[in-house]
Amino acid sequence: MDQALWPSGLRVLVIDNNSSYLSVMEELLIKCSYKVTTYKNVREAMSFIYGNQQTVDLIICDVFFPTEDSLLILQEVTSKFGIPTVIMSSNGDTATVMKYITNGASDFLIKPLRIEELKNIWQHVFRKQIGAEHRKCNNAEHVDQLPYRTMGITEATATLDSEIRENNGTVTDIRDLRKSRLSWTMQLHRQFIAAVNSLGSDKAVPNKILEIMKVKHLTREQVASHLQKYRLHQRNSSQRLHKDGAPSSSSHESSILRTQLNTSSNSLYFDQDGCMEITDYSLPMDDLSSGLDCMLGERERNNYSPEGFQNFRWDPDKQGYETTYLWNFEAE
DNA sequence: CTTCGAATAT
DNA sequence: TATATTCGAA
Repeated sequence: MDQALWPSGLRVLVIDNNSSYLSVMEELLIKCSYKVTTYKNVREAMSFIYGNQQTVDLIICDVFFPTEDSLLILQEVTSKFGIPTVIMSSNGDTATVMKYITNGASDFLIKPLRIEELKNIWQHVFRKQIGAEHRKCNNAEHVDQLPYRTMGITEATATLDSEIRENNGTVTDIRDLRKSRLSWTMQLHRQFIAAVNSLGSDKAVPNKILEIMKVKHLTREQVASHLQKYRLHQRNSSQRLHKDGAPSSSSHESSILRTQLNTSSNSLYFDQDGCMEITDYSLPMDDLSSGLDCMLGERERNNYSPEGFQNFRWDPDKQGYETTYLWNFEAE
Protein backbone atom coordinates (compact mmCIF):
# COMPACT_ATOMS: atom_id res chain seq x y z
CA MET A 1 0.00 0.00 0.00
CA ASP A 2 1.08 3.51 -0.70
CA GLN A 3 3.01 4.77 2.24
CA ALA A 4 1.94 8.33 1.76
CA LEU A 5 -1.72 7.47 1.93
CA TRP A 6 -1.50 5.04 4.77
CA PRO A 7 -2.63 6.77 7.94
CA SER A 8 0.06 5.52 10.21
CA GLY A 9 0.10 7.10 13.59
CA LEU A 10 -3.65 7.22 13.88
CA ARG A 11 -4.34 7.57 17.57
CA VAL A 12 -6.66 4.83 18.72
CA LEU A 13 -8.11 4.45 22.18
CA VAL A 14 -9.27 0.98 23.13
CA ILE A 15 -11.58 0.25 26.04
CA ASP A 16 -12.29 -3.28 27.18
CA ASN A 17 -12.64 -4.75 30.62
CA ASN A 18 -10.83 -7.88 29.59
CA SER A 19 -7.18 -7.04 29.99
CA SER A 20 -5.89 -9.99 28.05
CA TYR A 21 -8.01 -9.05 25.10
CA LEU A 22 -6.84 -5.51 25.56
CA SER A 23 -3.32 -6.76 25.03
CA VAL A 24 -4.35 -8.60 21.92
CA MET A 25 -5.93 -5.47 20.56
CA GLU A 26 -2.92 -3.39 21.35
CA GLU A 27 -0.65 -5.79 19.58
CA LEU A 28 -2.83 -5.91 16.50
CA LEU A 29 -3.20 -2.15 16.33
CA ILE A 30 0.50 -1.58 16.70
CA LYS A 31 1.03 -3.93 13.80
CA CYS A 32 -1.18 -1.56 11.85
CA SER A 33 1.20 1.20 12.92
CA TYR A 34 -1.43 3.00 14.90
CA LYS A 35 -0.73 4.70 18.18
CA VAL A 36 -2.59 2.85 20.87
CA THR A 37 -3.88 3.78 24.28
CA THR A 38 -5.75 1.18 26.28
CA TYR A 39 -8.13 1.43 29.16
CA LYS A 40 -9.77 -1.30 31.13
CA ASN A 41 -12.01 1.01 33.06
CA VAL A 42 -14.71 3.07 31.47
CA ARG A 43 -14.48 5.97 33.83
CA GLU A 44 -10.74 6.31 33.52
CA ALA A 45 -11.07 6.13 29.80
CA MET A 46 -13.64 8.88 29.74
CA SER A 47 -11.60 11.14 31.92
CA PHE A 48 -8.67 10.54 29.60
CA ILE A 49 -10.80 11.49 26.65
CA TYR A 50 -11.89 14.64 28.36
CA GLY A 51 -8.30 15.57 28.97
CA ASN A 52 -7.06 14.57 25.54
CA GLN A 53 -9.91 15.08 23.18
CA GLN A 54 -7.72 16.49 20.47
CA THR A 55 -5.34 13.59 20.64
CA VAL A 56 -7.79 10.78 20.08
CA ASP A 57 -8.73 10.02 16.50
CA LEU A 58 -10.77 6.90 17.02
CA ILE A 59 -12.22 4.91 19.88
CA ILE A 60 -12.78 1.20 19.93
CA CYS A 61 -14.97 0.12 22.79
CA ASP A 62 -16.36 -3.13 24.02
CA VAL A 63 -20.09 -3.21 24.65
CA PHE A 64 -19.59 -3.93 28.34
CA PHE A 65 -22.52 -6.24 28.57
CA PRO A 66 -24.74 -6.12 30.53
CA THR A 67 -24.30 -2.55 31.65
CA GLU A 68 -23.76 -1.32 28.14
CA ASP A 69 -21.61 1.52 29.30
CA SER A 70 -20.40 1.75 25.76
CA LEU A 71 -23.73 3.21 24.79
CA LEU A 72 -23.10 6.08 27.11
CA ILE A 73 -19.59 6.55 25.87
CA LEU A 74 -20.93 6.53 22.40
CA GLN A 75 -23.42 9.26 23.03
CA GLU A 76 -21.03 11.35 25.00
CA VAL A 77 -18.18 11.06 22.59
CA THR A 78 -20.11 11.48 19.40
CA SER A 79 -22.06 14.45 20.64
CA LYS A 80 -19.31 16.31 22.41
CA PHE A 81 -16.20 15.54 20.45
CA GLY A 82 -17.31 13.88 17.30
CA ILE A 83 -14.75 11.17 17.69
CA PRO A 84 -15.72 8.17 15.60
CA THR A 85 -16.39 5.20 17.80
CA VAL A 86 -16.33 1.55 16.90
CA ILE A 87 -18.15 -0.93 19.11
CA MET A 88 -16.99 -4.50 19.43
CA SER A 89 -18.76 -7.46 20.91
CA SER A 90 -18.67 -11.20 20.72
CA ASN A 91 -22.41 -11.21 20.25
CA GLY A 92 -23.67 -9.50 17.16
CA ASP A 93 -27.38 -10.03 16.87
CA THR A 94 -29.06 -7.62 14.58
CA ALA A 95 -31.02 -5.79 17.22
CA THR A 96 -27.94 -4.99 19.22
CA VAL A 97 -25.97 -3.88 16.22
CA MET A 98 -28.83 -1.71 15.11
CA LYS A 99 -29.04 -0.08 18.48
CA TYR A 100 -25.43 0.98 18.43
CA ILE A 101 -25.39 2.05 14.86
CA THR A 102 -28.44 4.22 15.35
CA ASN A 103 -26.77 5.76 18.33
CA GLY A 104 -23.86 6.88 16.27
CA ALA A 105 -21.41 4.02 16.24
CA SER A 106 -19.19 4.15 13.18
CA ASP A 107 -19.01 0.41 13.04
CA PHE A 108 -19.86 -2.70 14.98
CA LEU A 109 -17.28 -5.46 14.90
CA ILE A 110 -17.60 -9.01 16.11
CA LYS A 111 -14.91 -10.43 18.32
CA PRO A 112 -12.44 -11.81 17.84
CA LEU A 113 -11.20 -9.05 15.60
CA ARG A 114 -8.90 -9.85 12.75
CA ILE A 115 -6.13 -7.55 11.77
CA GLU A 116 -7.73 -7.13 8.39
CA GLU A 117 -10.63 -5.41 10.04
CA LEU A 118 -8.41 -3.19 12.10
CA LYS A 119 -6.39 -2.19 9.10
CA ASN A 120 -9.48 -0.57 7.71
CA ILE A 121 -10.82 1.25 10.69
CA TRP A 122 -9.02 4.46 9.79
CA GLN A 123 -11.66 5.01 7.16
CA HIS A 124 -14.14 5.91 9.84
CA VAL A 125 -12.08 8.91 10.81
CA PHE A 126 -12.19 10.22 7.29
CA ARG A 127 -15.79 9.33 6.80
CA LYS A 128 -16.66 11.37 9.78
CA GLN A 129 -14.66 14.35 8.60
CA ILE A 130 -15.97 14.23 5.09
CA GLY A 131 -19.46 13.84 6.39
CA ALA A 132 -19.05 16.90 8.58
CA GLU A 133 -17.77 19.07 5.75
CA HIS A 134 -20.42 17.82 3.47
CA ARG A 135 -23.00 18.76 6.03
CA LYS A 136 -21.63 22.27 6.32
CA CYS A 137 -21.75 23.01 2.61
CA ASN A 138 -25.21 21.93 1.74
CA ASN A 139 -27.16 21.22 4.83
CA ALA A 140 -30.15 20.94 2.61
CA GLU A 141 -31.05 17.44 1.58
CA HIS A 142 -28.08 15.19 1.95
CA VAL A 143 -29.57 11.78 2.33
CA ASP A 144 -26.38 10.19 3.52
CA GLN A 145 -24.82 8.01 0.97
CA LEU A 146 -22.62 6.70 3.73
CA PRO A 147 -23.53 3.14 4.53
CA TYR A 148 -23.04 3.55 8.25
CA ARG A 149 -25.47 6.34 8.73
CA THR A 150 -28.66 4.71 7.76
CA MET A 151 -31.11 5.46 10.49
CA GLY A 152 -31.89 8.88 11.82
CA ILE A 153 -28.88 9.79 13.82
CA THR A 154 -29.40 11.97 16.79
CA GLU A 155 -27.32 14.88 15.67
CA ALA A 156 -29.49 15.21 12.61
CA THR A 157 -32.74 15.24 14.50
CA ALA A 158 -31.49 17.22 17.45
CA THR A 159 -30.99 20.36 15.47
CA LEU A 160 -34.33 20.27 13.75
CA ASP A 161 -37.80 20.52 15.20
CA SER A 162 -38.50 20.17 18.84
CA GLU A 163 -37.10 22.23 21.56
CA ILE A 164 -37.36 20.10 24.57
CA ARG A 165 -38.00 21.85 27.79
CA GLU A 166 -34.97 20.75 29.59
CA ASN A 167 -32.63 22.04 32.13
CA ASN A 168 -29.16 20.83 32.79
CA GLY A 169 -29.76 17.69 30.85
CA THR A 170 -32.88 16.90 32.79
CA VAL A 171 -36.23 16.77 31.11
CA THR A 172 -38.76 18.72 33.09
CA ASP A 173 -41.60 18.92 30.68
CA ILE A 174 -42.77 16.62 27.95
CA ARG A 175 -45.08 18.90 26.08
CA ASP A 176 -42.61 19.43 23.29
CA LEU A 177 -41.38 15.92 23.48
CA ARG A 178 -44.57 14.39 22.34
CA LYS A 179 -46.12 14.53 18.97
CA SER A 180 -49.25 12.49 19.15
CA ARG A 181 -48.09 10.33 21.95
CA LEU A 182 -45.25 10.41 24.39
CA SER A 183 -41.94 9.21 23.15
CA TRP A 184 -39.62 7.81 25.75
CA THR A 185 -36.32 9.30 24.87
CA MET A 186 -33.00 8.21 26.25
CA GLN A 187 -32.96 11.02 28.71
CA LEU A 188 -36.50 10.53 29.83
CA HIS A 189 -35.78 6.86 30.26
CA ARG A 190 -32.70 7.68 32.29
CA GLN A 191 -34.77 9.73 34.63
CA PHE A 192 -37.27 6.94 34.86
CA ILE A 193 -34.54 4.44 35.70
CA ALA A 194 -33.05 6.78 38.22
CA ALA A 195 -36.38 7.13 39.91
CA VAL A 196 -36.98 3.41 39.95
CA ASN A 197 -33.55 2.80 41.36
CA SER A 198 -33.81 5.40 44.02
CA LEU A 199 -36.98 3.82 45.26
CA GLY A 200 -36.53 0.15 45.95
CA SER A 201 -37.63 -2.12 43.17
CA ASP A 202 -40.44 -3.17 45.45
CA LYS A 203 -41.40 0.39 46.24
CA ALA A 204 -41.25 1.56 42.68
CA VAL A 205 -44.85 2.19 41.80
CA PRO A 206 -46.06 4.56 39.13
CA ASN A 207 -47.12 7.36 41.37
CA LYS A 208 -43.88 7.50 43.31
CA ILE A 209 -41.85 7.29 40.15
CA LEU A 210 -43.86 10.09 38.68
CA GLU A 211 -43.31 12.13 41.77
CA ILE A 212 -39.57 11.69 41.69
CA MET A 213 -39.18 12.24 38.00
CA LYS A 214 -40.71 15.66 38.25
CA VAL A 215 -41.61 15.91 34.63
CA LYS A 216 -44.51 18.12 33.94
CA HIS A 217 -47.42 16.78 31.98
CA LEU A 218 -46.24 13.25 32.42
CA THR A 219 -49.11 11.12 33.63
CA ARG A 220 -49.26 8.22 36.00
CA GLU A 221 -50.64 6.07 33.25
CA GLN A 222 -47.70 6.81 31.01
CA VAL A 223 -45.29 5.91 33.74
CA ALA A 224 -47.28 2.79 34.54
CA SER A 225 -47.19 1.73 30.96
CA HIS A 226 -43.50 2.28 30.75
CA LEU A 227 -42.94 0.50 34.02
CA GLN A 228 -44.88 -2.44 32.74
CA LYS A 229 -42.69 -2.67 29.72
CA TYR A 230 -39.59 -2.15 31.80
CA ARG A 231 -40.45 -5.05 34.06
CA LEU A 232 -41.24 -7.21 31.11
CA HIS A 233 -37.86 -6.36 29.76
CA GLN A 234 -36.24 -7.29 33.02
CA ARG A 235 -37.96 -10.61 33.11
CA ASN A 236 -36.95 -11.35 29.58
CA SER A 237 -33.33 -10.53 30.10
CA SER A 238 -32.95 -12.55 33.25
CA GLN A 239 -34.70 -15.39 31.56
CA ARG A 240 -32.28 -15.09 28.72
CA LEU A 241 -29.36 -15.33 31.08
CA HIS A 242 -30.81 -18.49 32.50
CA LYS A 243 -30.75 -20.00 29.10
CA ASP A 244 -27.32 -19.35 27.72
CA GLY A 245 -25.40 -18.89 30.92
CA ALA A 246 -24.21 -22.34 31.90
CA PRO A 247 -25.22 -23.06 35.48
CA SER A 248 -21.62 -23.68 36.38
CA SER A 249 -20.23 -21.65 39.22
CA SER A 250 -16.94 -20.67 37.72
CA SER A 251 -15.86 -17.57 39.54
CA HIS A 252 -15.57 -15.70 36.33
CA GLU A 253 -19.28 -15.82 35.92
CA SER A 254 -20.05 -14.41 39.28
CA SER A 255 -21.18 -11.16 37.86
CA ILE A 256 -23.63 -12.88 35.58
CA LEU A 257 -24.94 -14.92 38.42
CA ARG A 258 -25.27 -11.80 40.43
CA THR A 259 -27.28 -10.37 37.65
CA GLN A 260 -29.62 -13.28 37.74
CA LEU A 261 -30.12 -13.08 41.45
CA ASN A 262 -30.54 -9.40 41.59
CA THR A 263 -33.09 -9.01 38.90
CA SER A 264 -35.68 -10.53 41.13
CA SER A 265 -35.11 -8.15 43.97
CA ASN A 266 -33.54 -5.17 42.38
CA SER A 267 -33.41 -3.43 39.08
CA LEU A 268 -29.75 -3.52 38.43
CA TYR A 269 -29.75 -3.58 34.76
CA PHE A 270 -28.94 -0.01 34.25
CA ASP A 271 -27.19 0.98 37.42
CA GLN A 272 -24.60 -1.69 37.82
CA ASP A 273 -21.01 -0.72 38.27
CA GLY A 274 -20.49 2.73 36.97
CA CYS A 275 -23.12 2.67 34.36
CA MET A 276 -24.94 5.91 34.00
CA GLU A 277 -26.01 7.16 37.31
CA ILE A 278 -28.24 10.13 37.25
CA THR A 279 -26.90 11.79 40.30
CA ASP A 280 -27.93 15.26 39.52
CA TYR A 281 -31.56 16.00 39.76
CA SER A 282 -31.18 19.72 39.76
CA LEU A 283 -34.67 20.90 39.28
CA PRO A 284 -35.65 24.28 38.14
CA MET A 285 -39.28 23.87 39.10
CA ASP A 286 -40.74 26.46 36.92
CA ASP A 287 -44.23 27.75 37.34
CA LEU A 288 -47.00 25.32 37.99
CA SER A 289 -44.88 22.31 38.57
CA SER A 290 -47.09 21.46 41.52
CA GLY A 291 -45.98 21.14 45.07
CA LEU A 292 -43.73 18.16 44.87
CA ASP A 293 -40.59 20.13 45.18
CA CYS A 294 -40.05 19.65 48.85
CA MET A 295 -38.64 16.17 48.70
CA LEU A 296 -35.14 16.98 47.58
CA GLY A 297 -33.54 15.58 50.67
CA GLU A 298 -34.69 12.11 50.07
CA ARG A 299 -33.36 12.19 46.62
CA GLU A 300 -29.89 13.16 47.55
CA ARG A 301 -29.13 10.02 49.44
CA ASN A 302 -28.68 8.32 46.16
CA ASN A 303 -25.55 10.17 45.41
CA TYR A 304 -23.15 7.31 45.22
CA SER A 305 -20.14 8.24 43.21
CA PRO A 306 -17.78 5.35 42.80
CA GLU A 307 -14.03 5.46 42.67
CA GLY A 308 -12.19 7.98 40.61
CA PHE A 309 -14.97 9.74 38.85
CA GLN A 310 -12.58 12.61 38.49
CA ASN A 311 -13.35 15.25 36.00
CA PHE A 312 -15.46 12.94 33.98
CA ARG A 313 -19.10 13.61 34.03
CA TRP A 314 -21.97 12.26 32.01
CA ASP A 315 -23.30 15.34 30.46
CA PRO A 316 -25.91 14.21 28.05
CA ASP A 317 -25.75 17.48 26.22
CA LYS A 318 -28.22 17.86 23.45
CA GLN A 319 -27.54 14.40 22.21
CA GLY A 320 -29.93 11.63 22.86
CA TYR A 321 -33.07 13.54 23.57
CA GLU A 322 -34.65 12.64 20.33
CA THR A 323 -33.41 9.13 20.44
CA THR A 324 -36.06 6.87 21.73
CA TYR A 325 -34.91 4.24 24.09
CA LEU A 326 -34.57 0.83 22.52
CA TRP A 327 -35.49 -2.13 24.63
CA ASN A 328 -32.96 -4.80 24.60
CA PHE A 329 -34.89 -7.82 23.53
CA GLU A 330 -33.30 -10.69 21.77
CA ALA A 331 -34.54 -11.01 18.26
CA GLU A 332 -34.71 -14.74 18.20
C1' DC B 1 -62.39 6.70 47.70
C1' DT B 2 -57.40 5.90 45.37
C1' DT B 3 -53.90 3.20 43.20
C1' DC B 4 -52.28 -1.01 41.42
C1' DG B 5 -50.94 -3.75 37.22
C1' DA B 6 -52.44 -7.27 33.75
C1' DA B 7 -54.90 -7.33 29.77
C1' DT B 8 -56.25 -5.27 25.93
C1' DA B 9 -56.61 -1.64 22.41
C1' DT B 10 -54.60 1.52 19.13
C1' DT C 1 -43.57 -2.46 18.39
C1' DA C 2 -44.36 1.16 21.63
C1' DT C 3 -47.47 3.56 24.12
C1' DA C 4 -52.31 4.31 25.84
C1' DT C 5 -56.53 2.85 27.96
C1' DT C 6 -59.38 -0.18 30.43
C1' DC C 7 -60.96 -2.54 34.26
C1' DG C 8 -61.18 -5.75 38.19
C1' DA C 9 -58.66 -6.16 42.45
C1' DA C 10 -56.57 -4.50 46.64
